[in-house]
Amino acid sequence: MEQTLTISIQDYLKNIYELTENGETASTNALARKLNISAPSVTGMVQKLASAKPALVEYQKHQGVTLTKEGRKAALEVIRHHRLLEAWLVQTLGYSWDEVHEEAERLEHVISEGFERRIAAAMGHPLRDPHGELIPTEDLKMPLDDSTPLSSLRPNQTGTIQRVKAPDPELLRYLEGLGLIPGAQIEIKEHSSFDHNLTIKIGRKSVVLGLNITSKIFVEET
Amino acid sequence: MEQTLTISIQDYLKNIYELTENGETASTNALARKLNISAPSVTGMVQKLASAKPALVEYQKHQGVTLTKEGRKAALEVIRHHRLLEAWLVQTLGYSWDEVHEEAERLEHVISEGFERRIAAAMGHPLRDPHGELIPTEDLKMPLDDSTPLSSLRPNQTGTIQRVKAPDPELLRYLEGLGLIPGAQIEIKEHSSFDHNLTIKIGRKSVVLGLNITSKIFVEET
DNA sequence: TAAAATATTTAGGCAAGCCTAAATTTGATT
DNA sequence: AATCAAATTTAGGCTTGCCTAAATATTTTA
Repeated sequence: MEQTLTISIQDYLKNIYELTENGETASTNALARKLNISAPSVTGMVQKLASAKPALVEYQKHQGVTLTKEGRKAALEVIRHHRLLEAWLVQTLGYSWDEVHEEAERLEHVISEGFERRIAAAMGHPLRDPHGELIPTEDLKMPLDDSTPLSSLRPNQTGTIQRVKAPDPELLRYLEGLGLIPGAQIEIKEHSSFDHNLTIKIGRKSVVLGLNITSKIFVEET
Repeated sequence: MEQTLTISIQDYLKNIYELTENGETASTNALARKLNISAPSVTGMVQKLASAKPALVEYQKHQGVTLTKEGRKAALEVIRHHRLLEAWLVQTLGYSWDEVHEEAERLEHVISEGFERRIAAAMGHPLRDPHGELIPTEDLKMPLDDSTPLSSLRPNQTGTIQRVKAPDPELLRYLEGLGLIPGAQIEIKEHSSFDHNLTIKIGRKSVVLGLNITSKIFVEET
């Protein structure tokens, strides 16, 4: 049961998890794009994961994949590693939130359970990573997330930024420059139903943000 | 010039470095044993490394291998990673000296130069790892080591333990239990020229150690 | 120095994971 | 419902890094 999965397989599972978080199934193409791998390669690997024992994914030709219980456990393990590592890199080595993703991406596959336990304990078992993403618990359950996309708010609504779902370092630096980081209080000033732009008040300033950004920032309404 | 070497190649180079530290060449068999890989596989990889551009090893059929300048740089980079990581794991995460090797063995291949720089700086640029092994400098030079094997000392000689060259956790725990760790003062009481046993005074106690152990402990005579 | 033992290399194969090109299935369009 | 486009799968191939069996070179020993 406790076989060690290859780095490649860990990456597939993690990315399938992310694509299926909202209950959808993950299409071959979407997975291929996300993993930066050709579609035929993805088909091949997915077939392999489906016929592994125990199966790690559920798969029907032309219908996309979802994770089995085992696959989800494995995915959550990788995600827990990733997010704990990001938190740890920021807290103990002075990384900034736009630098951690790449490093964690490589380390997540090679740290031991002992390492995981030690950094979790050293940080006092944090609940979120530096982007505000929830960290799967030690027994590999994903905590419930009650935040909503900033894009769904309308004028006069106010909220607190919970998390920013964006791996792109440049975007992260831009957002940090604006103060759009977890914990920040914001208020919606204007909404354009044509281009989906939102005008946000953050601190003393106002910014206009496109859907590309507002769909990646998740807030808790206040 | 700054190509990324595969983990496998990094392991070959590191192990060739260790086998050739004293000026010898590394035989195919010795390398195979050390890497836990079959001899034919080693021959194949060594041929590949020799014909890489730039060549990473010097190789003549049936004559073993040595590192080229480029190969040595790459090896020292891996070794620097390994030893810095060991020190880091002990100093910041509470690992004991018998636990660090395995973890560092996997992490050494995936940390970035930024990670290396940060942990080195955070520890104040340590010179030695927890086993007393010298850490290659940032510009990838191996500091001179002036220690001699404990096995070469004779009765009435005294010394300070500098380093313990042993990856075996069980042996390390045994030695730690005896107080035989870097910094410890010892005195030679007896020597048997038949079985090469040495009787050592460490603290208030005396221990008899075989060549298997005394050849792995390096001291500075005082 | 010839035979035996040991070390090393060559030959041939395999699994993992990727690729491209071509075939097929699905879904959208008319 | 026929056609076209898009998504997906099948077929076939490649590289990396490992393996075993057999051949060859070197070293040791008698």
